[in-house]
Amino acid sequence: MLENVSAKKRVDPRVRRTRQWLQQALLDLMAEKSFEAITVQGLAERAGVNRATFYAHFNDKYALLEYAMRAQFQEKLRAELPEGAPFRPENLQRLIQLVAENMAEVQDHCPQPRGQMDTLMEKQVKAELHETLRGWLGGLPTGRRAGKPTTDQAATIASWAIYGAAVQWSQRERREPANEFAQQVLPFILAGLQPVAFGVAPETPTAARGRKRSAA
Amino acid sequence: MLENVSAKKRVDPRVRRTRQWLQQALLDLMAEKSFEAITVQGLAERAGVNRATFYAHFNDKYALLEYAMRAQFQEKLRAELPEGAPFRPENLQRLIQLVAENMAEVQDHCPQPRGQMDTLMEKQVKAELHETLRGWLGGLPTGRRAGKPTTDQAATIASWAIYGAAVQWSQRERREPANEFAQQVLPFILAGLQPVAFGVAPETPTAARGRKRSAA
DNA sequence: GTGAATTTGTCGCTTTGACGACGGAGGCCC
DNA sequence: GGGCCTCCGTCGTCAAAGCGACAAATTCAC
Repeated sequence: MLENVSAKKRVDPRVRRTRQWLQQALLDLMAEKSFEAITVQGLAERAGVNRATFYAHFNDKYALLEYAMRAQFQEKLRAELPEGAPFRPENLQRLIQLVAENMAEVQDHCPQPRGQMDTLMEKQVKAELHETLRGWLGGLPTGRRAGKPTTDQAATIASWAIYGAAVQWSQRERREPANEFAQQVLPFILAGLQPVAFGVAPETPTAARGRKRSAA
Repeated sequence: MLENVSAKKRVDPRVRRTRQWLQQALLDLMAEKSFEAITVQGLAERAGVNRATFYAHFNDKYALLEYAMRAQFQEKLRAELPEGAPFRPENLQRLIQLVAENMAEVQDHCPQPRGQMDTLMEKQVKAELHETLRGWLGGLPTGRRAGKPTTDQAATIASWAIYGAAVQWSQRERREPANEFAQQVLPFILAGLQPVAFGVAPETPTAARGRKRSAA
């Protein structure tokens, strides 16, 4: 039905609109009631779309939620890291901050008990994270770069690490600003990526303390 | 192609949307450039609609302008005089005020030289005015009411009178508020409608001064 | 002027959305 | 239990929108 949100090759304008409307309708309704209380025909009505049209795009409301979660994060991503932004520490930091902000936004937009939602969001955001990281790691300019399985592995690890940190941050009762959070987390992620990014094993913080900035 | 804006019997949602988008695109572009400088494909692009779709709805940009002008006025009308508002002096006054406000709004929304526009707007607003007045005059509750040709005539006369007054008002360098304007004009229009509304010839102001409130 | 570029209407053809209807699954009341 | 209601998922049909292409008309630049 829906292959991939990020596969954006010449989509029929009508399709874009319909999905946009359904997505917006979902977000609107989620601010009013819990996800369980939302019905497909409620969604269709709110979106101004025929109910049958809904089923032409999504299997059920869960599929729409998946789509919406990913699309929302993707949009923020494109806005902050336009197109082929290079792999730099500051960009990675922005990415981390984005994950945190997105999570916070979702959480206070949907005050109702979010049952399935968190799981679904996690899946989609991590998928998008993975894709971005894989793009960065796979396209490194240095000749000495790791093979595909390794970059996939590294991307997966980093995705989980980032997301996990964001979850922990978002659940703190007193959280610092998202940018500070990202700044704190960045070194850990960067260190974790060392092997694939530079072809060497990651150093322990203790060992690294001797030499400074050995690699740019 | 387009039968009537006010004939709103079960329109396909897609049609409503497409026309809405084209109308909005026209208004947007008119705030930026003169009507002559606007192209059909510019309209289609701005509306996010295929150019061929434009021609499925309107013969040319002039037809769209007609439609937009009437729809805009119609919308204000429905908002201010919902559905079957009865024929009362205060409602007629609101109608007059509406014509004036609409004219002012159009004039400062489109700063560019408006060539064809004014003529077109006049045609459409007068048509809508006529329809409203005809509805009022034709449905008068008194048994003693004039036949159809007379009510049409009266509606036409009143439409022109109201519109003319609004034009003159809108071209003043220092215009009073629209509600004051409407208040001033109301008596004239009301007097002009006397024959059809009450089945008697209109009185001269002098003759009327003797008796007060002869008819409710 | 000429020639390139743009806009205009108009065509078939394909894809998508609207609509109404259907049977079935679940909840609720009596 | 049986009725009533809402929502679900799916279907077939038809209308609307997208798209590419076309010749003709126009604007624009040189």
